[in-house]
Amino acid sequence: MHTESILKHFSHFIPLNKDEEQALISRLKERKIKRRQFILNEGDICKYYTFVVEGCFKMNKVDTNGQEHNLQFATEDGWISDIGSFHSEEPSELYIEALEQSVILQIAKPDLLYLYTNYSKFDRSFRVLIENAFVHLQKRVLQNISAPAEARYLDFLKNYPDLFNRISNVQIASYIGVTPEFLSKIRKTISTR
Amino acid sequence: MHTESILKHFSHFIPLNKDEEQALISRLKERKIKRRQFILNEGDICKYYTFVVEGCFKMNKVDTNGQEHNLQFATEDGWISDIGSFHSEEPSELYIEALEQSVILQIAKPDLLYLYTNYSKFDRSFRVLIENAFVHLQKRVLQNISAPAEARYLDFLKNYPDLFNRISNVQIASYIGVTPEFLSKIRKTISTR
DNA sequence: CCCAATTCTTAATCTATATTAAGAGTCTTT
DNA sequence: AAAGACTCTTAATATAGATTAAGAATTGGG
Repeated sequence: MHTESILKHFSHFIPLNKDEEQALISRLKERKIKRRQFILNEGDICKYYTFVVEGCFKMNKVDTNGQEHNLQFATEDGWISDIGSFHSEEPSELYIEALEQSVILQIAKPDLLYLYTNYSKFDRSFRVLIENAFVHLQKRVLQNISAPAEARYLDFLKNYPDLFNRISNVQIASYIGVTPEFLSKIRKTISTR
Repeated sequence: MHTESILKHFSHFIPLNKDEEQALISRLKERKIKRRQFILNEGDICKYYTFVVEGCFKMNKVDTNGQEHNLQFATEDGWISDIGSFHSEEPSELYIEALEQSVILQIAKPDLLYLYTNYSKFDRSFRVLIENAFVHLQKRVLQNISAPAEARYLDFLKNYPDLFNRISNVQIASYIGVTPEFLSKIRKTISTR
């Protein structure tokens, strides 16, 4: 199992001792996911926190017109899951789909609760994890309500320099909230300047 | 000190025992805040998590054109703080301002860290707290990138039925990301339908 | 209770972004 | 290598939302 990256990941927050490492590892399930395979479908209950060892995912919503809206990407060392559905155990409105062939580590809810209850360090690690994600998301909301599309695109390039030549512009457009056609226009304006 | 509401608030997540309650209460500072008074200014480091006992606050950013963009409101039993600045101890880009005369309870970072270290239940309570806030924020991002202004306004009314006749439309417009003039137009369209 | 400040609305004009459509370029799969 | 499916671009037209300006309504501080 590919556990090296996730252990390193946790040690960046609060180092785990051998006991805690073992408790974590023994509850992870490794899966190989093909490009275009879904690990969460609308209507499903999100049963796992997913850590990406290798590859790339998007989480999105499909609206009533069939249009996709990308909420989040995740690549190596990133987490992806519908936290709302995971905790409420209600059906998700979101999809999570692999954009590349990928390897993931998943932890199921009962296992995570076991870790929370028996090793309080995980309460802390996941608190810090979510705090960081929250701060990131808050910046995005601020941009969405205050900055025009070009600024949002430039910000995307700055925040995800590794992603922009790895995923299609269609995916980026859907993330920053514009049509692919308009993103194309933005890109032209930027390049001829 | 007005501690009843905050103790009730925590008991909704995970009940605290008397020892934990005492540890929390002894670290809270109560303040009375006047309408239009700021409890966080741009450039300041956010030193407190703030719990609202009574009253109403907004957290916003002022852009380079002097325009305000509301990121969050908080009323009774709500929390408000710039979590990013609080944790990084870097200057905030945000303001937090009272929209009404208010009473708040504040906990400073060293005190919160003390609680985290000595009573692991707080790690958990704040994890759950932030998880909820994260889920809420994620829904808002989704709306921002996918729904037009009218839908965002209707959603605001649904999510904050207590706020809509308590704060001005200028504040609401700034929250959903439109000008007050356009919000006025939206309101007319809705009412004549 | 009054004055000043703020808030809400309306309307005209302007701008950012969406929609539609079409064609060229680029991967995948066979 | 060909076929088909995506992807990116361009351009014309349409629409959502911004800006400016002005007047009416409401609110809050003294």
